[in-house]
Amino acid sequence: MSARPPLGRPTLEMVAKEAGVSRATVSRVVNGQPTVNEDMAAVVHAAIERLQYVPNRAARTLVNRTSNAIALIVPEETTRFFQNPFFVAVVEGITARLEQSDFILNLLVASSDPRAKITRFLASGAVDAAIFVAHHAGDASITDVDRRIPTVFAGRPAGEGAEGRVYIDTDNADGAHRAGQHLIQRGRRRLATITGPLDMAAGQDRLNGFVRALAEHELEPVGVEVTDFTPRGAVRACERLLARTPDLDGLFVASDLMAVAALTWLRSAGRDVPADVAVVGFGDDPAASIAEVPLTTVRQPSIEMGRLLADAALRLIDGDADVAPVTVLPTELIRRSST
Amino acid sequence: MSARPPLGRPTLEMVAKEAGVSRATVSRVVNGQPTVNEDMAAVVHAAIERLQYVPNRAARTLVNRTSNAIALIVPEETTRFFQNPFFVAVVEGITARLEQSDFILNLLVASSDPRAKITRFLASGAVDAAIFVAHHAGDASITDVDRRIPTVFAGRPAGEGAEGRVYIDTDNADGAHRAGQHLIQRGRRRLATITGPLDMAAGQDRLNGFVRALAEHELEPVGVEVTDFTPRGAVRACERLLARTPDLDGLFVASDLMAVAALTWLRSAGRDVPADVAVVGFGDDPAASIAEVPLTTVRQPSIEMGRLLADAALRLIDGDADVAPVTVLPTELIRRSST
DNA sequence: GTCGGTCAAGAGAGCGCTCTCTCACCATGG
DNA sequence: CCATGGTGAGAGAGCGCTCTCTTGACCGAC
Repeated sequence: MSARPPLGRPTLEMVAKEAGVSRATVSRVVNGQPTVNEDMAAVVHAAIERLQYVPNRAARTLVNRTSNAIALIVPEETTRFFQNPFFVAVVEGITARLEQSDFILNLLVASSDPRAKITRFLASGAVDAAIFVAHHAGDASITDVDRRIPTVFAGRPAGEGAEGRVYIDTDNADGAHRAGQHLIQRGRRRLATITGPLDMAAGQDRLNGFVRALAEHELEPVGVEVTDFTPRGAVRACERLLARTPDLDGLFVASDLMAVAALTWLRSAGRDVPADVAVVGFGDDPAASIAEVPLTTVRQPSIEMGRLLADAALRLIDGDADVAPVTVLPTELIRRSST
Repeated sequence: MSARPPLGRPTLEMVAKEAGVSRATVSRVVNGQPTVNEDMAAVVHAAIERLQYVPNRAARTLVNRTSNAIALIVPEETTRFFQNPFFVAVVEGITARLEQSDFILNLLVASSDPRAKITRFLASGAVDAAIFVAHHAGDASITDVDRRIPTVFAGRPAGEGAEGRVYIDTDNADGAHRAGQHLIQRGRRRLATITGPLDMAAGQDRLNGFVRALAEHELEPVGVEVTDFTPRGAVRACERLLARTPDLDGLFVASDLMAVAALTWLRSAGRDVPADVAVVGFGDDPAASIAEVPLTTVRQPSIEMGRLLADAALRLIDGDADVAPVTVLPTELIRRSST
C-alpha cells in the first residue's frame, strides 16, 4: 500500500562498517557476549554512540522468536474496564512489575469480536505471554486461547477451557463471608445482596460466600439482585430490592463502585445509612473512603494482584516450572461508617 | 541465551505448499490484493483455514517498516498515573478509538530513567507513533523525542523541545477562570488556590486562569500552595494555607482528586463546606459527585481528549498533513454543593 | 619446526514476510 | 499468421538481526 519510507535509522551493518568489524561482532557487543576483545568492544561502542544505533525490535523478534512483550487482554467494554478502580489497580500492579523488567505491555481491549482479534493477535507472535483481565465465562477467548503461549488470569477463569489455567485471585468467597458475618454481628437480619455478573467467578464467589455466612446463622437472603458491576446496574437493583422488600436492613454490594451508587440512591430514597440500612461493599476502592457515608468494605489487594500476575507471566516465559497454578490472596474487612 | 523454541506455527511458505501456489500468491490473498484469480484465492483461503495460519507480526513489521502499534508514553510514577482518574480517562479514550482501528496500544510507564528507556523504545521501530501523557517540563523525553516519529501530547508540552508539537489540551486557563469567577460570584473574597506542579502546563495554566479571574475584580489570592496533584500533597497544602490564612473563605483546587482530599481535611479541621469555605475542584472526576459534599468543579472532556489524541496519531501515521497542531477543548463549570 | 589446541572474529545462512521483476499465457488486431 | 498488449502467477531479493560454522592467529609442547 504505502511506499516503504526509508527509516533512516542506522543498522547493525552500518555500525559494523563504521567500526571496521563484522556484523557478528557488533551483535556480540550489543548483546554483551564476553567473547569479544576489550579494545574492539570499545571501538564498537564508540561507533554505536556516534551513530546513535538502537537495535530494531522487529528484526530481533523475528529471529529470536521472542518479543519481550506481554499482552494485557481485556475482553470487556472500555468504559466498564476503565471506570472500575479494581481493574485499573490491577493494571497498575502489572505495570509496576514490568517496569522492573525490560518487557513492554501491550494493551488489547476487545469487546467487539474478541474471539478473532484476540486469538489472531496471540497467534501472531507479537507477545511472549498474555494476562487476561475481566473475562467472562462465555468468552470464547478463554477456551480458544492457545495453550502454547503462557497465559495468566486475573481472577479464576470460569467456564470451559478454564481447567488447569494459571490464575491469581482474591479470596472472594471468604471476603463476602466476612461481609455477611459483619452485617449479622451488627444485628441485621433482613439481608440482601447486589451481585456482579454470575458468569464471572468474582460475581459467583461473592454471592456464595455471602449466602454461606447467612446460612451459618440459619438465615436466607431476603433479596438477591444480579447485575453487572456498574453503578447504573446497582441503582436499578436497589429499586427492585426496595420495591419488594421495603424493610431491608442490611445490604452487601459486590463492588464498591456499585456500593457507593447504592448508598447515594438509598439516601435519596429516604433511607438512613447505616441506621435504616447497613451497607458493605467490596474492594476498598478509593471511592469507599471518600463517599458521603464512608463505606465499610472488604479490602482486596488489587495492585499486589497485578504485580503477581506480571511476575507469574514473566516466570512462565522463563520456563519456570514451579509457577503456582492457583494463588488466592486474602481479604480484610475495613470497618467504616456505613455499618 | 535461550534456545530458539520452534514456534510450530504455520508460515506463508507452508500455506503456499498446502495450496500448491507460490508464497507471493498467498501473500496477495492475505492482503486482499485484487489481482488474484477467484478460484485460486478460494484454494488459498481453504489452506489458510486448514492450517490456522496467522501472519507473523514481526516479519511484517520488519519488511513493511510499520508496526501497527502506537505507544502510550507515561514519564510518571505508576501510582500517580493510575490513581489519577483524569489520566485513566484519557487512556480510556485512546483505547476506545484504537479499538476501531487495527492498531495495538503499547503502554510504556517509565518513571525511572525515562530518557533512555523511552527514546530507545521509540527508536527501535516498535511503534508507528507515540502519545505522551503526564509529561513534565523537565522531562528529557520531550526534548529528545525523535521528530521522525509522529508524536502527540496530552496537554500542552512545556519546556524545551515543545515548540511545534501537536497537542490536545483542555482549556485549563479558561476553566480555572470560571472557577475563580464562580467563587467571587458566591460572595467569597479571601480566595486561595492549591495548584498542580508548575512544570506541567496544566498546573501553570490553572493557576494563571484563577489569578486572572481575581485580578478582574481587583483581588489577589490570599494564598497559593504549589503541590503535586496528589491527595497527600493537597492535605499538606491545606494545613499550610489555614495556618497562614485562617479566615480563608474560598478555595480553588486544581484537581478533583486533591479537592476531595482537601474537603475531607477541611471538615475534619472543623470548617464547614461551603458555609465557611467554598471549594471548587477541577476535572469532574467520578469522585466529585460522590464526595461527602458533592463537589463543584470544572468539567473537562477527558475521554474525548483521549479519542482525539489517538485520532491525531492515526492521522499523522497516515501522512495526513492537516492535523491541527493545537486543539483546545472547552470546559464547563458543574455546580454542586461545595460552593 | 611442526603440530594440536584455544579463542576471537568473520562468513553466510535464514527467521517470515512483501514487493519488484520477469515470464507465461491468452486475447486481440493488423 | 505473427506482433502486441494485458493479466495473473512465480522467482528471488532483501528487511535487520542472530547464530552456527569456519577461519585464522597465536600459544605452548613435543
